[in-house]
Amino acid sequence: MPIQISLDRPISLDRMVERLDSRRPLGAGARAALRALPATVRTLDPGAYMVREGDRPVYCCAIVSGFAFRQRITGDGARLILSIHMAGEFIDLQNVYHDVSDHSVQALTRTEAAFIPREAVRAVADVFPDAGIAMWRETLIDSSIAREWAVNVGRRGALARIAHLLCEFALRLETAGLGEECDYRLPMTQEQIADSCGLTAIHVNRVLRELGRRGLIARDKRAVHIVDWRRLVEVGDFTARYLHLGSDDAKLI
Amino acid sequence: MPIQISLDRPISLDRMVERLDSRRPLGAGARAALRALPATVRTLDPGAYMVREGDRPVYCCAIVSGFAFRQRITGDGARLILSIHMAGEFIDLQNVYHDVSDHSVQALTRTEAAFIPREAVRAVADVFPDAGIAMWRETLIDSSIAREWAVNVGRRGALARIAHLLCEFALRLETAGLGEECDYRLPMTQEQIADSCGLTAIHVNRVLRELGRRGLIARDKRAVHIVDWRRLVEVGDFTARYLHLGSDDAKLI
DNA sequence: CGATCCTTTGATATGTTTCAAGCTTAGTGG
DNA sequence: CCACTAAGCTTGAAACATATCAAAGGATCG
Repeated sequence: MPIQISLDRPISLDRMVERLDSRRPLGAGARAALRALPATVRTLDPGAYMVREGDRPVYCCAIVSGFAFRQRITGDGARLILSIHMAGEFIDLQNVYHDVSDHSVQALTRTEAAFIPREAVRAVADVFPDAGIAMWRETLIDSSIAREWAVNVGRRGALARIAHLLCEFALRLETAGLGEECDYRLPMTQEQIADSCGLTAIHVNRVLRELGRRGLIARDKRAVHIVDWRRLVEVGDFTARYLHLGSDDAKLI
Repeated sequence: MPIQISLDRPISLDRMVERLDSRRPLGAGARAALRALPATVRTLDPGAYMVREGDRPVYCCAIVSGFAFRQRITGDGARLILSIHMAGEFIDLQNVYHDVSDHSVQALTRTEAAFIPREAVRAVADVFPDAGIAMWRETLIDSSIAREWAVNVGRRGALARIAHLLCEFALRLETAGLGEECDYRLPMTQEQIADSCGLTAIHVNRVLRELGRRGLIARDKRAVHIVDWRRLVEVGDFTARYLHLGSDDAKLI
């Protein structure tokens, strides 16, 4: 019944389906149903909203290319960025079941996003338990990352917070096959890094410089080169466990 | 096939089943299967572990009475408490699908906990999609709370953080039918409050006093009386949306 | 009724923010 | 292709919130 619609160009959800399959092996029915989900692809400029806090969500989003971030704004206007998302990730599965979205998601870079009616996603989850469970696992990992970020922001110093962010981004990029672990472009302004770490942009600037001075990283504009991965991991108190990458959980301690 | 086992005394999972049903209406099959889950009830002293970070989880836990908390420890020994849980809540559903637990859960007070083999929970989720989805929703709300705590710790001042904690606890207690919104016992030491808010115990002490001085709360030992709910909500920048209590989401703005 | 854990208080230290301003880069229109 | 503009980055000095150190007073529980 669902027909694939595409505004800009035909799009395949293969990458997302593979990702779900890695969380929980999918049966043929589930795979087919997921592939057949009706997706509207839109190209978004940086800052464009995919979901807005307070919305009654109608669509569920997946990133085809580019980067996105979640955020919440406090009563007095401060922002916290809650996570970064990259190509191949569903960023919105929680809104399949929430009636009102409790945070916003915005494009970080120019981003192609697939908008899928949430009722269609719900239908797949209802009919194919394995698909539902794969999506569940995906949201569980999101949740684990959120907790790690809370720890980062709540109990680590500024240097560690930023080192941790750099490590997480490096590893996720590499795992997703989207870049080199030790040489990548961090698509964030220093202000966005600040809002991810509960700091100010000014302090982020000083800390980045300090990380450079200590020989842990080298930067050129937004390009990050990790010079000393071991020490960066140490300074950032980074462990990969919370990412639940599967494999051995112990790739790097 | 599952038989109910009980170490201390027979226990019913009714409260948990009702909670899941409120997330997603359960069919007769799902209800029966959930009720029939094999549960071992154990009474835990404060501080006793239900799950330990790094464990390969075998059981999934639900709280029958008392309180529990999640926590993570950083590399240099600092602790962040990630959430508080109360009677009727499953605290461990994420471990049904994670192979290694990424954080610990401990009893906060003397607590009766039901230990259910995770394979049994998994089986119910596999066979009864509505049960699986109800559990999924439960973990989604957990995740939403984790994000709110990250915001609390990352972008609010000490006064707001603690006020926010007091509001959340009040509202959840009341909603769960476990206490009065404006008059309850907060089962935490000041050090535990500190670790929930990313502060030191000493500063928590001063802030609690300040909240009293401003006429927002009154305390007697660990009993909390909320004198001015409106202003406490305002100071704590508290909105209930992230709790996804259903109803209207707007009970208090 | 002693011991331990928790709370309270004061003084000082520190990491991070705030304010202020100059500089660089990328984008835009003439 | 240049001039202009806006956004982002960098730097310094001062202010502030919270942490740390130190120690005493209460509560709770064998």
